[in-house]
Amino acid sequence: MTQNLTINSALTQAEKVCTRRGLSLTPMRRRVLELLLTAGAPVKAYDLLSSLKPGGGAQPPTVYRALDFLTAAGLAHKVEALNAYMACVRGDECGGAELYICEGCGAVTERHTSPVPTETPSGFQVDRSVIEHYGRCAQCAQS
Amino acid sequence: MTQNLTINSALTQAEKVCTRRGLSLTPMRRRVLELLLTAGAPVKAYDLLSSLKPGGGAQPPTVYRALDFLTAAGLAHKVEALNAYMACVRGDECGGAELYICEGCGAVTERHTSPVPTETPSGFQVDRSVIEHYGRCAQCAQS
DNA sequence: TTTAGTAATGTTATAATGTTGCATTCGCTA
DNA sequence: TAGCGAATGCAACATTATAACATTACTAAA
Ligand SMILES: [Zn+2]
Ligand SMILES: [Zn+2]
Ligand SMILES: [Zn+2]
Ligand SMILES: [Zn+2]
Repeated sequence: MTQNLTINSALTQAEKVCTRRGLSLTPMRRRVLELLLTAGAPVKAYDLLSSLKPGGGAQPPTVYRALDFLTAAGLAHKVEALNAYMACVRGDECGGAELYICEGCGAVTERHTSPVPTETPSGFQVDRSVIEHYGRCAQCAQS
Repeated sequence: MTQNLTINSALTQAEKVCTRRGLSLTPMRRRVLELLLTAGAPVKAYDLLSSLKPGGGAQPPTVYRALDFLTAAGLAHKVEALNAYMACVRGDECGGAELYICEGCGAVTERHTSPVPTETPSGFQVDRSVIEHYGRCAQCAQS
């Protein structure tokens, strides 16, 4: 229940973010975001697809388009080394994330980074950064 | 010629590294590494495959196995967000790389990072990190 | 020298991930 | 109401990666 509450509030927040920016969180996009929020962990595109099937057989482009929208809007992130997607813990103004991914239990901790990496090679201008740390969380490290 | 010299010396260095560690840089692995060094930029697995075809039709597992070996040995890196592979600029003891990838010209600058990221979330133990910065190099930024 | 064991590669097929191109729908506006 | 643009449906396809099993090559006992 607590979980549902946070998911609902995250969805409400996402609506607001989109409205403010002139984007539209359509039913399909909202549904995909809800699936990501419910999972609370990275999900593969084709797993999302399976979850969408029951209520109308969705095709790959459907889910990939929703994911493109969500990631572009900063509402979700792609975990590059896993080919998976997760809801952004922050509903708004996510300027770049640093992910700590536990290979024991699959839990992901997201930290928000300053968009400016310190000391770039001479003159390189960074648009976006992929920062993913793989290892073991405190609990899994004990085993 | 200068380029060939550096490639040859990199291959020689790679041999040494493998020998010292009890690994064997077989002809196939060496050939794939040579292709990566020659390209001097990230290369896709199936492009490597095409390059290998002429002298005997190689199949996907062949090149993926070689890439697995090279990346495990620290002689190459996978660029996760591009699904591509590149030779490590360092022939030895590469404890983790930070990549600056220009989306204008495709050039990649590799910086070697200290294996320990500062201030991890409580108790998280990092095994390996994926750090890729996308943007424009000094030259391409001017356009 | 045979025999067994291991690492590497070959071979075939298939799985997993992602995209293109075009048709359709829907809400808005001239 | 006719036209426009954004979003989705849909079919086919392209790309990336792996599974499973056979074969080879080299080594190390027996
Ligand atoms: Zn975020
Ligand atoms: Zn864990
Ligand atoms: Zn390196
Ligand atoms: Zn450039």
